[in-house]
Amino acid sequence: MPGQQQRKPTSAINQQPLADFKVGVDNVIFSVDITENRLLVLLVMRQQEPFANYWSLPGTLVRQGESLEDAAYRIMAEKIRVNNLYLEQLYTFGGPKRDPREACDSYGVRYLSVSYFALVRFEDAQLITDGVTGVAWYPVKDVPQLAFDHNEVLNYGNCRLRNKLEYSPVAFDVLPKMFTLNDLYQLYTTVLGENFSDYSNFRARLLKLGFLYDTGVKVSRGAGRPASLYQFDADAFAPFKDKPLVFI
Amino acid sequence: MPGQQQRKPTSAINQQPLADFKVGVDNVIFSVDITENRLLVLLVMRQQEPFANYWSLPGTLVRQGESLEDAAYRIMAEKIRVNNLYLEQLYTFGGPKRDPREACDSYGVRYLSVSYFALVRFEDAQLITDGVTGVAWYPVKDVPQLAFDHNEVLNYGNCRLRNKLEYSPVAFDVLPKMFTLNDLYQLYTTVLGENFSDYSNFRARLLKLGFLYDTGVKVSRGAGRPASLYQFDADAFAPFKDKPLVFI
DNA sequence: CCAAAAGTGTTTGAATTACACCCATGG
DNA sequence: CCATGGGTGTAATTCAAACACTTTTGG
Repeated sequence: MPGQQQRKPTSAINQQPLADFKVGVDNVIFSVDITENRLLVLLVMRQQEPFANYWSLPGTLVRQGESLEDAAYRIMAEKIRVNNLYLEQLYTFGGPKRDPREACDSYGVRYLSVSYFALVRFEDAQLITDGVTGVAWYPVKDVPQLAFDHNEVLNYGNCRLRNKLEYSPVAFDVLPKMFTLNDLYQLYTTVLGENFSDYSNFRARLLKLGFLYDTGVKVSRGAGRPASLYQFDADAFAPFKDKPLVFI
Repeated sequence: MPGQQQRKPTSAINQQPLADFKVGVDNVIFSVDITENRLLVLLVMRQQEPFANYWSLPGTLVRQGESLEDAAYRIMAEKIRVNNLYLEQLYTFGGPKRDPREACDSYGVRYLSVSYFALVRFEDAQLITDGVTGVAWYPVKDVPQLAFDHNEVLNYGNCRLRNKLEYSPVAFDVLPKMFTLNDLYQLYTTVLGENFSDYSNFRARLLKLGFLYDTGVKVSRGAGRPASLYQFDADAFAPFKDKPLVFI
């Protein structure tokens, strides 16, 4: 931060004037469609240059008096209506040349992007679409080429999701309030890959921890024995908070 | 990033003009003094307002044509001369009001800080002090009140260090090239607290992994049996790369 | 010889792995 | 009744915690 050097310049760059920035916030918003077992990311179609008609992560430029996180929430509010929401800062991308507007714009304004990582429940998330702006859930497996460096940002978000699944209970922020243990397992396999753990071991481990409450409600999906619907009990999880708990 | 909304404004903030930012980079630079078993952080004494005569994290404002990481390296180069260096982005602090200059400065320029996390070897790090600017290693245990929100940033860096020690081989970036297993153990205890593991178990676990090479050189520190000096073998560690390896 | 620090080993219990097996339902 | 998915149990193995013990130095 602003510990500006005003001593004898030690190198050429110290003579350079300070860069002026516009700061953007981009959200990597994940969800999961339980019925299709697909990891989804929210994309919007850009209406104007640069990258008009490209899909991109929903983002905005930060306005006066607005904090970064406020901006992140504002985008959410403009694109989807949600009850439950998990949000945390992801990474800041700030190299020169990452936004083509820097070139045209000869005043030398730089564009910097602070990305946020969000998780919402698919069932609860209602997309706000005005018929003009395209907003859509895209399966992460087949996102197209995105605007700016957004493929890179998305990729980074995916890594974060993978890591968080392993040691924190974020799964319950994407799953419906009530879910079967298979739903949970499928989520882990789709994100972490097929061979992270055996189902019965996964099941046994999670149940032993005691923060999954069996509602007793049964649900049948096609053939086979009906499954119990479980709920995550945040209070029962509390003791595990910031302990090196391992879900995998 | 800049997916600026130009549709019908949905709320008042959308009418607000965009904020203009100066972007600062602040480094949390850790090291360890093996002889004293102390975790150190590099601080500089501020020469000018705001917060003149306060200690602060070494930082600078980003200049034209300079990437964030370049700026982080530039600060390093101005304050210390190092061979080995580990550097990664930490977090971006960007609320309004976090820098007092925003108030005086009525043009509404915001100051945003992208913090970086760095590890250097104490023995290799030569402080560049011109006799005017104060630069010093401070034991993390007793850092004073710092400028801006730097105590918070430092704290965040400390958490990152703690986490990274548990699953990645960053310890070998702060330790001298050759170290005793006790040096390594002491580093873990000073950062993670006394009771993270028993010494003999820690030792056995690490040696079994096979990426610590016994140089055969013995070193005697006062009374007691002399210890072997070990070296980290990055090649032998390669297979463990991005595996959920646990050092604790 | 004794204290102090380095280094080795052993015992015990828990956790992980890889399975085989039983249960309930739709067709 | 049988295929399908849900759910339980168990033996083998690995791993971790606690602690006792041996080795090598300085004084």
